[in-house]
Amino acid sequence: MTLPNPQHLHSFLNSLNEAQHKAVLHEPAAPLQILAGPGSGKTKVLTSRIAYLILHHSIPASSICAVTFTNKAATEMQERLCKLIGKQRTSAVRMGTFHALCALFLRKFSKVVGIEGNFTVCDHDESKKIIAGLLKPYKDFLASKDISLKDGTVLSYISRAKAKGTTAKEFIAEHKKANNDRRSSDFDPQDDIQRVVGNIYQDYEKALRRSNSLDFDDLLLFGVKLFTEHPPATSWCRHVLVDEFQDTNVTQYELMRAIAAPTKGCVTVVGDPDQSIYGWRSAEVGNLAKMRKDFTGTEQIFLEENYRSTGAILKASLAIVSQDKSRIPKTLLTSHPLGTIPVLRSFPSEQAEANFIAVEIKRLVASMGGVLRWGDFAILLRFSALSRAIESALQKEAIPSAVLGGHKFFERQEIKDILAYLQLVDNPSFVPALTRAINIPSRAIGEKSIEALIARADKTKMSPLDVIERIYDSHQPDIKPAVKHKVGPFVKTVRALRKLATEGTSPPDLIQRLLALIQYEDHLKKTQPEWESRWENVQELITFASEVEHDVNLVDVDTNADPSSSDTPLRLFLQASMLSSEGDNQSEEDSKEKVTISTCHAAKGLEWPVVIIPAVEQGTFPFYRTDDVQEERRLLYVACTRAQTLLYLSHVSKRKVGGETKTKEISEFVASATKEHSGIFTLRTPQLPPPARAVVTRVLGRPDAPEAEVLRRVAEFRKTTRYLDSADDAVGQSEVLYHPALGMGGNARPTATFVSSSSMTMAGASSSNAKPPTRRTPKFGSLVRPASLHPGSSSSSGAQGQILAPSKQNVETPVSTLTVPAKPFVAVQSGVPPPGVPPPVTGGVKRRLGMSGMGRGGMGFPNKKFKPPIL
DNA sequence: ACATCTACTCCAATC
DNA sequence: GAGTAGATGT
Repeated sequence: MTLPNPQHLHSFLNSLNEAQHKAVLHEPAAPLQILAGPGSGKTKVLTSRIAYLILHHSIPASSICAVTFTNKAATEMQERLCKLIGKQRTSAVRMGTFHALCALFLRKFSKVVGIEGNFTVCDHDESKKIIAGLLKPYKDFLASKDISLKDGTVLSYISRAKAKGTTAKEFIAEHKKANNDRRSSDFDPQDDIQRVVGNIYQDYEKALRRSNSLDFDDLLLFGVKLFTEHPPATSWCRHVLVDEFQDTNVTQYELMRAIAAPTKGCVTVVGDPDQSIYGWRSAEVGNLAKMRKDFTGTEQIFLEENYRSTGAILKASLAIVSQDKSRIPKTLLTSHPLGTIPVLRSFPSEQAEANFIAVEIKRLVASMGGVLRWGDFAILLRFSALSRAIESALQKEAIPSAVLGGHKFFERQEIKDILAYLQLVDNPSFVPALTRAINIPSRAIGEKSIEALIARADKTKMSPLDVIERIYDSHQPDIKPAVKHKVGPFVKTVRALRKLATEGTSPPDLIQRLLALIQYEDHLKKTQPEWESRWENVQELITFASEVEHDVNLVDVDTNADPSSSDTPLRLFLQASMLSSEGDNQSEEDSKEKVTISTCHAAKGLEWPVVIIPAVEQGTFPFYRTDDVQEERRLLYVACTRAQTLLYLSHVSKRKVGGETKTKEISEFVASATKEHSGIFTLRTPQLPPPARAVVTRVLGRPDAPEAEVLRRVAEFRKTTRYLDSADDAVGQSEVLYHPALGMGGNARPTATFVSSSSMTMAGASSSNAKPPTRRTPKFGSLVRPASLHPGSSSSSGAQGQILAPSKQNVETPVSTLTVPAKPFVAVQSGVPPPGVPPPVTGGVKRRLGMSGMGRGGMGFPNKKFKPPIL
């Protein structure tokens, strides 16, 4: 291993741009906000700054605290830091999510805040179940007032209160006050709801404490309490760094302040207000301003140089986000070429849209000669339900795809079944685990019996598990629907596991024993149609358990705390399970072979060479029920800025929403952006002749494909994909073109539609070798983003947009060209040969992409005449 | 207590 | 067009 040395330090400092350099070298004691636009290298700056603090300022790694929101971000930071300062020092840095950090210290100092060290982390499902129980007594009352209040709704009210640091008492008091301030004569269903929620909040807290359990919000709240009230818990700290600061909620901000207290202002945060898309999850962008007030002398450094995307993509993205007039003006520079103008298209139906996407992906792969693979494409959606039409279109075209996100590994029932037993072994008070495990496998112990058990436990101040064990041992009378004999195998199982755990049996072995004891495989076979994959998941849990064990030995850090702290391997495994949101591990190789379908939210922080955003329509984007339109706009901005070289937006005129077909209009975000900055989008699908291909390969840092390969693939594509003119289009679909003059794309002109021969021949037949999309989470490696140059240019004069409809016997993609900046263009369908070569590519100059540079004329627009495209 | 049917809802999702 | 809470039946 190469040890970091001064030489090394200089070489990584040299690779930084000016702003990055300034941020890394910024005086440690002066509070710093790094406002980092998309693709501006914020992780690089963060890790470099940590390295610099350690290597140059000689701050011990173990007194640096780096906090992230996700495990993924934490892992990435760890990996990158490792390359700078080596494994040893990296592992000494206190790095992790807010929750993991709190959990770590709460285990050590549990008594200080009045909890037990073996507390269990309660996840949303379990919280919901607790709340469902507490909600029952109110059912009649709510029904009488005709109010429907679901457990999830109550939980989100409570969670929102906790995210702000509002206790149950305060919540109730606030509501009373608000109520008094109002004329009492109004009846407001909100009153009743607030009152019920207040009461449940109080009971919910009690239930958690009785279960010796903390929910996710509690981890932070108890963390704040610990760090503010108990100096030894923070005395180690000399610098705090927070990633994605715009996503912090009030409690997380307080947490940061508490941990940073002994540092006297040695705080570095990184964030981007433009990428704040989690307001609905209690994130407070206002924390940026708050920090500047609380930490006097906070300085701001802007990272505005983008290393990810082409100029044209950034221009369109900025045009969208800058429509928010209340936004802090910021810009983005790129050293990349202008590249291909983002495409904006309209379609008559979601099927037509989906069809276009599928065929266009195929066409791009072909015309890039294989430089782009399936894994280079992402389809980003406002919400996952929109994926239906797209998934089936991709399937028809035999394009493999994977949905990013989906159900999470640790939320699967087979995983929770196993964890419940182990949680019970570690923490006998944890009621949610008891109520689940007691009937796995089914032991015919019903709701009534469990209720009676819990009631008895409350009365006798014992844990429900104690009560069950005592009944089983005949130390206590049985309850009515005789439970004693039914509970036998359960008690025996728990006792056996408990014994094994105290003897130091490792978590993987514990799970193996448990599976045998309850014959879990048989249970799955009996109850689950998909028992095989569920059983695989159980095996994966065992693997995970063995990895945690491994990690722990490496990562264990000294915290100046009681060394006899009770972190057993089992406890560490359980905690890792609860605090990890990791999806299924899909191999990186695998994800390269699949088109990614994801929500825009889940795409944050990721990047793809080609990004396609369908359903950019009013009601969908912005979503009709949003309470912050600007946040929706930023979400679209985030989605657009994921694209490295090609970007597509599309909308339809009619879409089925919940069984009903609704007329749709183009999103106001795009309509207003195109009105103000014409030329940021084109109807013309990119033709990718050698110069355009060169831009793509340069931005991606990949070698270009040989021309022969391109020709071969294009010919292949033509063979398999047929293009039909709408005149003889049996399917009756036709494209609708976006019309900037109308603003809303309703200009339906019969033009062309894609129908691939494969989809025609395969419709109904099962000859497709496309597998149904997997609902599994692929892992994404970070992509390279080398710099290259040359902005394209051109302005357009009032020419007409044209559409190319290729000759019928030939395979062709329709090409439409939009060349009118401010004036309406006319989209014509014809048999005219395709115009269209991308804008000239010039090189070498760094280009400012602020909106200031984009006058009426609209730059970067293809000028009237084009050479025939490659395809 | 469990199986089956019906009616209703339907945004995003970190830890 | 699916997932599920709730009601009903066995």
